[in-house]
Amino acid sequence: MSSEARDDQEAAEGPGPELTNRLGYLLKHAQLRLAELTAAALEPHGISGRELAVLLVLAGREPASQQQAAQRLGIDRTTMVALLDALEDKGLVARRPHADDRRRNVVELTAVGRDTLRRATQAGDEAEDRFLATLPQPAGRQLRDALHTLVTQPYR
Amino acid sequence: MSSEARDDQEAAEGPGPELTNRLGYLLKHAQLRLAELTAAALEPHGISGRELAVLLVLAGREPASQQQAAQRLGIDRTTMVALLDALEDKGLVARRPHADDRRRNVVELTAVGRDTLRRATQAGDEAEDRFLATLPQPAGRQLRDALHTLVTQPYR
DNA sequence: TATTGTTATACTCTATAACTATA
DNA sequence: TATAGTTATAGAGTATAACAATA
Repeated sequence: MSSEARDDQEAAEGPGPELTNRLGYLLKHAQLRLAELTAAALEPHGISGRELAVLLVLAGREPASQQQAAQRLGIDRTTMVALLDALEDKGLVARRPHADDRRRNVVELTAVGRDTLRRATQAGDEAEDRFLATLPQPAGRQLRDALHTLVTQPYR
Repeated sequence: MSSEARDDQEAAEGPGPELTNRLGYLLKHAQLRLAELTAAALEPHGISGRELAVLLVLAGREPASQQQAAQRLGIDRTTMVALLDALEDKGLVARRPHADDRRRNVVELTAVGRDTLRRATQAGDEAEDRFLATLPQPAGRQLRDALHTLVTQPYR
């Protein structure tokens, strides 16, 4: 390696303030970092962060259709199909026809699904805690509250 | 529409607390919302949020190579190629061979590029302000600070 | 041999359009 | 006609592998 190359190593570090002061950059990379931590924490339980979200929605209030579950998650119904296929293959959810409208599928958690949900939720919570661990005391709570306000607002 | 359908409309609203209390969901959807606002604000200037980020990196400290610029952005050098192709087609940047190492491209902003950067940065800032507008006074600043702390930490 | 820019390729996530069965 | 689930397809955004030029 020449001295040229050493100069490059020094100069090639990370992003400067022109990026790290922009909210869009911060949100994107905070999300990426937490997603990595969460994926690692969920891996022993055999599900992804997106699949955990699906299980959470199904457990919250039993949806009367796949489409309803998709709406609660903010994804398209066609995306929900593949997610449920994977969860059904893993034995975590089961589809059955709606009693009054046979076009619909009611989706339920299996016993294994409920157990996985419980363990995976705890693993995810621990990943969140580790992610926030370096923030001073009230800041983690404040971050969550601020994001909640921003996200749950009606569309502008 | 039957009363069945009306029931569905009521039940199909949004995500419940099982999702909106999870940090991963909040970060992802906050990022999505701001990205939408930013894209709309930048559209009159003919660039995307990612392209604005490239212009910001190029303007910050002139990179000695495309690869260096990519590292500052946290993307792959192969991704940078396509981004620069688009910006060069729009006449916002220019590539020229590095004086001492002809494998490299030095990438500069054109006069039009600098002008676009200035206007687009302001439009992006305004989008950020609108995004944060509904937060009480210190919360926007605190949000930015907390994210900055989380994102600029060395890898755990 | 190693590195830079480039191309080809593939993988993930997502949405749109069209099909089917039901309503 | 309209809706739910499904399939095929396509478009971002991203990365890996391999190549030519250069070091």
